[in-house]
Amino acid sequence: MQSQPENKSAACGGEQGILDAAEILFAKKGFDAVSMSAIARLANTSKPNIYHHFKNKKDLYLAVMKAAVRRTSALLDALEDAPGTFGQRLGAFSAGQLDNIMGHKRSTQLILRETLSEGSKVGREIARLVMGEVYNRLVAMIRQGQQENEFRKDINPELAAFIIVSTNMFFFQASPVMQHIPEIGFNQDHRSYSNDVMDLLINGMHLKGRENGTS
Amino acid sequence: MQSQPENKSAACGGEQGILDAAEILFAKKGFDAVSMSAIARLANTSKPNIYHHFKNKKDLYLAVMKAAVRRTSALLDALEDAPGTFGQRLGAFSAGQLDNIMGHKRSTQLILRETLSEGSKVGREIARLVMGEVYNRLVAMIRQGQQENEFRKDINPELAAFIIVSTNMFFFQASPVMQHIPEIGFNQDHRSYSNDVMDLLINGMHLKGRENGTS
DNA sequence: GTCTATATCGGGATAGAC
DNA sequence: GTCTATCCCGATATAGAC
Repeated sequence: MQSQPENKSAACGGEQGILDAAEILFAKKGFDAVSMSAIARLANTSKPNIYHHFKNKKDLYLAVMKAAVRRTSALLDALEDAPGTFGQRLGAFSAGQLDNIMGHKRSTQLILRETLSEGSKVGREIARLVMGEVYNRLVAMIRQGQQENEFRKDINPELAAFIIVSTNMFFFQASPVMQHIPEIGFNQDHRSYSNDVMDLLINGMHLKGRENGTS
Repeated sequence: MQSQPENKSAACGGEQGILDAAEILFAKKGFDAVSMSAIARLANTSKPNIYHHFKNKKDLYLAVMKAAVRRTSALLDALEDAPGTFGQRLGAFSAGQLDNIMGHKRSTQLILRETLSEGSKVGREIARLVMGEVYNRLVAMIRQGQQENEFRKDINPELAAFIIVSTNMFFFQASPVMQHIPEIGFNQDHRSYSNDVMDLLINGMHLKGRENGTS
């Protein structure tokens, strides 16, 4: 309840209230650091009642994860291909994804944590499906841009896609910290950030008309 | 011991053995998920002996953190400014930093986790000094490149620096996972990665001679 | 300095009343 | 379906012998 006011329904009874409370806590602290007692307290119910609805702690965690993946997948489906150049379409897709991320921080935190984690197996696999889908759509878009002679053919589409994912995900991870550092020097609004990043990736840092200096 | 064989000295007695064992476990699992018993077991000593050397668990964690920060700071100092264009110098610095990161995963994991964490205060502050130093050196280098007319003046140096940090840090976070996905489509060797990222950032994805498509 | 033994607390999970 | 009360275990931390 003392987190982001995304979803106030944690205090209502029933399975959904338990799921909401569990998502809040798991997202904030991770699996190990959350106790069933804490979940029960936040959900305004008792521990045995949680065990009535879910086999054990891991089962509850998995249910929370699956709901988060469902939500995130639905958001991805709604990201229609924009019109315009491939640079503009890429920018729109990346911005839309970052917008989804920043608007559903708890789901994102859960999925990102699980994707990067090495332990367990089942939660990890379903989490990586979502991340993989974002990645694959970016790769496909960049490949198309190369075939249509908009992008350089000597860049690796998968590398470029990975860079875009990196900038979005690291921005998400760092944003709670950066909020407390106002003198950060670039616009911390995620929509401006997305635009500025994509401009830099598309056009490069180099002044035009100069030669490649790294090769 | 079953982690990366960076440092085999965990099993020797004394304070250093305890610190080594603690670093291995804290880096892998985080503060909450590590028990003093586990540290004692890995360090081939007993729990009370750890409490003889360190006031409590948090004190031990802080000692481990400080050692990691010291090590990482020393590595940063050794990253002399390279010669060449600013693009080359930026690439060399970023590659050197990624090389440090990938060569000292445990320290990096600790510092990154603490930097991004919102809890506690003291460990967070000292961790952010290291991250801030990397960031500030990148910003300074990019500003210089702008003044010498090598880089575009309409890019934000702090944003560009943040992108470089993002790509390095997210590569580090994702690399354990990506190792198990050989079909990833770009060179997962971190030196190649660093080169390829910097080329893309400097020169952009766009074919030369075309106009800015995002503005 | 390093151990054995123990105190105390909070974790996950269950029995059984209602 | 939801509670009170409880079990068992492993956690941090300490006492006191050597």
